[in-house]
Amino acid sequence: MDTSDELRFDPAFDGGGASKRLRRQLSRLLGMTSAQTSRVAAEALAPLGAPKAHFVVLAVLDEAGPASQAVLADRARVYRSDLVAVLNELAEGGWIVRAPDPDDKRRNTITITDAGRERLAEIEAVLDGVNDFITAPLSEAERAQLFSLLGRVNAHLAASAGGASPAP
Amino acid sequence: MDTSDELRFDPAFDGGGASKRLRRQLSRLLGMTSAQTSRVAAEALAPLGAPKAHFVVLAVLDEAGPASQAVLADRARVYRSDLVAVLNELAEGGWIVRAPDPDDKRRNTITITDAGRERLAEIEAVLDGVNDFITAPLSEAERAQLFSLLGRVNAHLAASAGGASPAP
DNA sequence: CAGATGTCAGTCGCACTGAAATTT
DNA sequence: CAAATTTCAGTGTGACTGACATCT
Repeated sequence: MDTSDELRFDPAFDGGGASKRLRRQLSRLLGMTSAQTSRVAAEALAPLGAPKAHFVVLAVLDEAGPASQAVLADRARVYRSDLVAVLNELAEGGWIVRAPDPDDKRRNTITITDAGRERLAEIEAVLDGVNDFITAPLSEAERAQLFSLLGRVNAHLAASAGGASPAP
Repeated sequence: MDTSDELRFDPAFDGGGASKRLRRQLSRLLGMTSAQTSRVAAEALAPLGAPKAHFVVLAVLDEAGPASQAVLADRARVYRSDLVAVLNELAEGGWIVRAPDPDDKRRNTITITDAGRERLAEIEAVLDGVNDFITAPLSEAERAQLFSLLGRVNAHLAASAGGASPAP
């Protein structure tokens, strides 16, 4: 089968009882805020020459340790096919090492280097600033609230979706 | 000048005092949730043959009334150049009418039709379902919370940005 | 052999730029 | 003439698909 059951929205799904007006607005809010935040983030990262994928991959490598490209693609939610180019760039910068797995010759084992960890810190510093910028109108308690709510929504979506990076 | 002062993130910006850990996570959460929600929405709208822009433009027409393309582009945050194609499609479906403005022959006046309002209702019904799906793990109070927080963030971002659809 | 893995080539939608032509 | 409006013709990036060679 193809990947058709990934993140598929079930039209028969009936959620709680929020007013139609609220739900309608929420839809647009999510969309608009989505677009703006990712644009701001991409823009802030641009001077570093670091696309979003660099950050996600480095972060996942730092947190979950070395992995094969397939596992990495799942964790970082990047397509396997696209991960190739990302890893090429990261390797060129000396931020990761791509070594053939001795146990299974199909696999490459990807490891983050010390330089990679420095690079990650550099990127994270920028993103911290982005977040401060984005959440400027919120108190710290409210940021925590937003964080918690988004976290639950995201976990739910991630669970409903198949793993990312299906690429047969 | 070009549009370089739009949505520009100021690196010198120093926000409140959220812990670095929280801010770092928030950045990824926003990104991931962004990606997933817009994907789910686009996917749910696909069967209708309605790209996101159709919804935004129809909604803005319904809420704020008839307008020129330039005004419409600003309100809907779509580029003027891209709006042309969107309006062609909407006109083809009979959902809007594009009539030359008698007072200023440079302008077209765009008006939503009754069929357009029906189309909008159709799209909104789908998006209501999407929102229920997305916010499934949240109580109604929490949805309202999320709505409020996102609204404030979005208003702040919109204010920091210049108007959309700059297209010189 | 089926199945997993890494890779390449290419499609598609979307945000965005630049430059016309027309009218004010 | 400068400025505003609509339009067309592009670019660039990111999400995504499909097929292929290699290996288990």
